[in-house]
Amino acid sequence: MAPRQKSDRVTIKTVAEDAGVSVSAVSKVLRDAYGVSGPLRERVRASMEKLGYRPHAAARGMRGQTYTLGVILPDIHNPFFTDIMSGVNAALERTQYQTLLGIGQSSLGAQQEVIDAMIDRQMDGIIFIGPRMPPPELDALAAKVPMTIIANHSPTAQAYDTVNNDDFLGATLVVQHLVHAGYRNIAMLSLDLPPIEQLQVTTQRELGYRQAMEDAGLRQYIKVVMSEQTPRAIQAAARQLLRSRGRPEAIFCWTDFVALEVLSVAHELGMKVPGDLGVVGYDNTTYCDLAQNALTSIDQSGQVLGLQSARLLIERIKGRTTAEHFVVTPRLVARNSSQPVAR
Amino acid sequence: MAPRQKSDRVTIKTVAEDAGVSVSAVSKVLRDAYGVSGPLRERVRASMEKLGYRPHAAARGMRGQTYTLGVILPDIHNPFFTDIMSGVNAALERTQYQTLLGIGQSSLGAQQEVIDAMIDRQMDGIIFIGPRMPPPELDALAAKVPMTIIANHSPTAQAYDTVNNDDFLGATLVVQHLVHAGYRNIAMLSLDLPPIEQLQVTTQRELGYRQAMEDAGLRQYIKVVMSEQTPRAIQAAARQLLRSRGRPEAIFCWTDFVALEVLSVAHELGMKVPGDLGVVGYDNTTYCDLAQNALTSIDQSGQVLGLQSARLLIERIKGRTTAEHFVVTPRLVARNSSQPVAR
DNA sequence: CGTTCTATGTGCATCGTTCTACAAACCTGT
DNA sequence: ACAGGTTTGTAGAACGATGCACATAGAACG
Repeated sequence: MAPRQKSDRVTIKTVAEDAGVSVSAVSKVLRDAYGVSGPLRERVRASMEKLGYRPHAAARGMRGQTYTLGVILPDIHNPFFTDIMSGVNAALERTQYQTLLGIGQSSLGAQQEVIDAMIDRQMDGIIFIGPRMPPPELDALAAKVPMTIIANHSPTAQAYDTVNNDDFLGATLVVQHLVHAGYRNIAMLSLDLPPIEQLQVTTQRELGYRQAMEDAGLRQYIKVVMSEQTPRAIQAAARQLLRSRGRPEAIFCWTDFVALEVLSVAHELGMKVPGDLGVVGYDNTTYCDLAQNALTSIDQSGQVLGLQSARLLIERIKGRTTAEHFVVTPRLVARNSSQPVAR
Repeated sequence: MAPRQKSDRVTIKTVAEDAGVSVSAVSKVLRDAYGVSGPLRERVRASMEKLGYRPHAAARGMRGQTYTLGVILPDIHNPFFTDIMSGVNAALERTQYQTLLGIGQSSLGAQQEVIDAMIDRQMDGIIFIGPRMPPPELDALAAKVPMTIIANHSPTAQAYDTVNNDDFLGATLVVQHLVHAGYRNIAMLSLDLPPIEQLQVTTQRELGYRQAMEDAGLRQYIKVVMSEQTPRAIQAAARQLLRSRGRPEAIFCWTDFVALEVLSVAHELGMKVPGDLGVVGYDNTTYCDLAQNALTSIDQSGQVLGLQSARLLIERIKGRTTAEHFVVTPRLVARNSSQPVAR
């Protein structure tokens, strides 16, 4: 490697010499530790400012904290994660912490790699979004590093905190809204995954859907179609569903991304939305608002989820050992795609 | 912080003891350095495997490399970046390197923070996408850490490599395509930024647009409208443009994200696309393919851009000091939004 | 059988922090 | 004035790698 920045780096030692104090003293000031007088603190602060000192993260990682939080996303595709990130960053605004993202690329191997990479790099904590991992492994992971999980229901977990919206309720809202608008034959398009019962967000939404359908006396119309996450697979599933004999009047999609594909397929098949078909998504991402989509969706406030997860994580890093499980109440945002239809 | 992993960590020393060799020997094996015999290498490898050794990134950062590459994105919104990331990861597949993402959140302050954070964390190199930074600062940054830039034209820069598509050509293709389809009054919707002349991708696209319009004898129709990146601002600009007296027959948008908003506004105003208006985007993101958008766009192959940038960056880390500037030839993907219209 | 050379393996200083143990200085209250 | 306590500052040993400088053992040669 080309030689860079030899001895010109401003270290804690440089600052100490400049301020005329010991290295330990500077370290104390840096860490806001006990045992520094006001004047000394000021003198050190001034020197740091003057010299443009920046702490060396790797060196910190050797001993104490790195002040780095890892965020693991299942993929960057889903625009919902943008909201979460902005919440996380907002919570970290006036702290020393910085976030670094890792992308799980949906594949399980990549997910494990990202996790290992973050542990190797001594992240102080991890915010894990939509983990695809059985609870024992999550516990094992939480034993190694403080962790908060978003979008995974495990209300009894003690080793880590969780932040969720009430997916069961959200799905209920969708069904009630559609029923109220006059739809009866309502199908659900969900995610095809090796199911880790009850924990997955999609499972909760499915349960909510089923329950609400039953409560509305629509048991005979219950239909859940599973599909992989790829556009091609989603389109195929939607096409099959819309061409089938008992064609649904409305489709509830587990996430907006899927709903957009359904709109596309409906469009291709010459179906009007609404009119020939009602569509509802989940997450209320920015694309819902576009007039060509006008997609009714459930807002679970990614901002709040992100903010809370960062808050909980820092609490845990600071020493809390009991678990907290934060739940946001979702809310339906009605748009054109689920307008009432005369039948 | 709660006490975790005390002495149970497997370090290079543990491996050395297990294999019955010196610490230095293990280090040599790790680094593939000169001066290790085959048998010793095997013995050490076996021990590492057996003990599940993982190198401590922070410790490495103190002396040598961290094997971590930073990728800086201007925002996560733009789905185009997904493609870039998958290219980057593909290039790093069988190497020791890992990527970590930082998000610039569009704001300049955040951008600087992310850069600092990455330097503090001793990233071996940085892939900087769409930097908002004048050349002298880029040079200064490149002096501190090996760097490759995507989406910023500075073909004479020596301190860093660049990877781009030919934005000038791409814009030309758009205009030629629209002209061929019968459009004459073609406006461009571009990004409002403190311009760093010529370097910005948008500037290049503007220049290409202007040149192509002139070449087509449409000088009198040249019109570039600038707007900020927020949905609200884009919508306002589009609305104003579409309501103006010399209303354009077609709009060329500097990126798909903007084009989707334009489609939305046209939709709201009751205009048909195509028919009343032609729209073309840039980047050929997944959303273009949805039937409700059917957006004609320029494909600049984010995959290739990502792959090349990772390749170049590693070359630079390994010692190359001359600059390379890689340019991809863009290609137009025609969809419904720019269909010929009888006039 | 020395001498020189090469290949292989080791010892240890080093990187920039943190933090424990300790020294020094300063208060108190008798 | 002195024991005891508190506050403020310092010395120096870690942390887990890297990589230079060196030791040692054979090999090759005259």
